[in-house]
Amino acid sequence: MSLQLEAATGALRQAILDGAFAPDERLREMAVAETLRVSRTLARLAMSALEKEGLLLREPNRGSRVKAFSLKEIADAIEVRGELEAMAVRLVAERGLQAPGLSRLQSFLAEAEQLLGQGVAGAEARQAWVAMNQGLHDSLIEAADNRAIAVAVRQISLLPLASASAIIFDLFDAAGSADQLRRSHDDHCRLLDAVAARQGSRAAAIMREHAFRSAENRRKNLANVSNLAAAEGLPGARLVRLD
Amino acid sequence: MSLQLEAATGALRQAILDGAFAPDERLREMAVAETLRVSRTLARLAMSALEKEGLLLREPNRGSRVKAFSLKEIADAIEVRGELEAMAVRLVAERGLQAPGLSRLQSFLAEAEQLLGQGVAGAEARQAWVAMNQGLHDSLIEAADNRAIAVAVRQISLLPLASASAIIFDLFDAAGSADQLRRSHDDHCRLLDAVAARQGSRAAAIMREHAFRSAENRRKNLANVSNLAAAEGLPGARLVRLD
DNA sequence: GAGGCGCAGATTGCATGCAAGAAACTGCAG
DNA sequence: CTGCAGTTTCTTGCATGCAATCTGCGCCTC
Repeated sequence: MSLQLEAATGALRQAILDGAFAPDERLREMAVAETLRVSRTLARLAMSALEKEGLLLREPNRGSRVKAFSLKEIADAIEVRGELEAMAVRLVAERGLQAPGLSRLQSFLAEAEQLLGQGVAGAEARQAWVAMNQGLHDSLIEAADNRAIAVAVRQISLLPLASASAIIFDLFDAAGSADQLRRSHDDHCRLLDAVAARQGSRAAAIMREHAFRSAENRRKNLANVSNLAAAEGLPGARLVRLD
Repeated sequence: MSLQLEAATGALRQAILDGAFAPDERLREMAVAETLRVSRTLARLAMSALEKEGLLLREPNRGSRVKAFSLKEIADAIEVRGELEAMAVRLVAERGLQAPGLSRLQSFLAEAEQLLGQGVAGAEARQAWVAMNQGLHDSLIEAADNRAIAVAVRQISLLPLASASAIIFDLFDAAGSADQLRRSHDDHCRLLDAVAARQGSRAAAIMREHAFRSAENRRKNLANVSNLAAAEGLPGARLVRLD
């Protein structure tokens, strides 16, 4: 993808996630081109890219529509990501990880503890937590050294609210979020413990449950949040169909 | 995708899998357009599609190259597909399957037994076996009713020699193939037995091992076959790098 | 003789134009 | 007033053309 195309695709993706187009809304090339201030060709190519990412549905000779996601689809996607990550940590644990790799992973735990100590209050701390979480998950995938897993996880993470960084969503429920974060951190600790001890099956089980809880939280928080706080600009929320 | 584009993409994919272009070979739009007898635009779009499928690598301003696949990548992809299928059968088993769905699956077993009885000799019987195998695997995925799994499996199955129908590859080793087929059939039987008994964990374990053996066979047969019989037109073999 | 520079050919990236197909409108008949 | 057919308008799908970029080669310099 060339630079211009990449920019256009990114802008369109952002616009869709931000809810600039309603779910099921038909998207005309011209309208997109004018919104993005690009030519019809670039708009067309960007739409084609987002179609392959799963954000748009294309009907031959009739252009594209914005895909609406059900709660089930989102929860399913998170569980599948969890299963893939479980496989990844199993592979890492079974193969064994040298000290440098392990300490790199553990540095994420240290940062998490620091953030927890400060209470994870405020938007900045939340962002830091999200980055920490994403970094840890990415590093585990990378350590697994399995391209098929990496590709599949990246694909799933393109869906709204299905990526590891979508925990931002769950951090707005201030009441439960402290508990959720501690619980999540505990999972991460035991995960790395299992990896270090080369307990592949245990590591996989922890990861699977980690994802399962994440899917549950996402589902629950979405059902609560999406009508009231979606307007606040939580990315992707407007694509969710609550039925 | 429009009709013409789909045709062009299919033709190019076939050409690549058939080895019309060598791995790492640079692919010029003009050359592709002339080969496919289409305009440069369609060639370009088809290349872009295959890039997203993973058959081509694109470098900005420098066009595309045919991707070369290592034995590890192929074996990894099969194992990941197996893990996803394991999750699928676990879900099916845990949720339980009504009689009609179950008997639909079992009809594949009946066909397999018929084919085994005839010895699975000849190209036609092999094709029938491949179709049976693919049908069974597809039906299990479908029964899981999980879009994320279906999408991920479809994506992986686009890679050469990673799909369920790539067992065609293993059927050319006449000596071992009878045993392999019986063993595979036995897996399928126990798989459906576990599903019927709602033994999710058992079903998943069987599927995982089924895939693991499949990955091993593929790896072994490829290492043997690809230099001698690749020329015979086994699709995708020419994309494999043996080092 | 080796290495850097610049120019010409080749190749990609993007814009515009045109034709085929779908949607919408109008007019008419029932 | 409603349903339907013909026509018009709009939208997409594809081809072609042009500009920007890259590649390879020859030349010059050191």
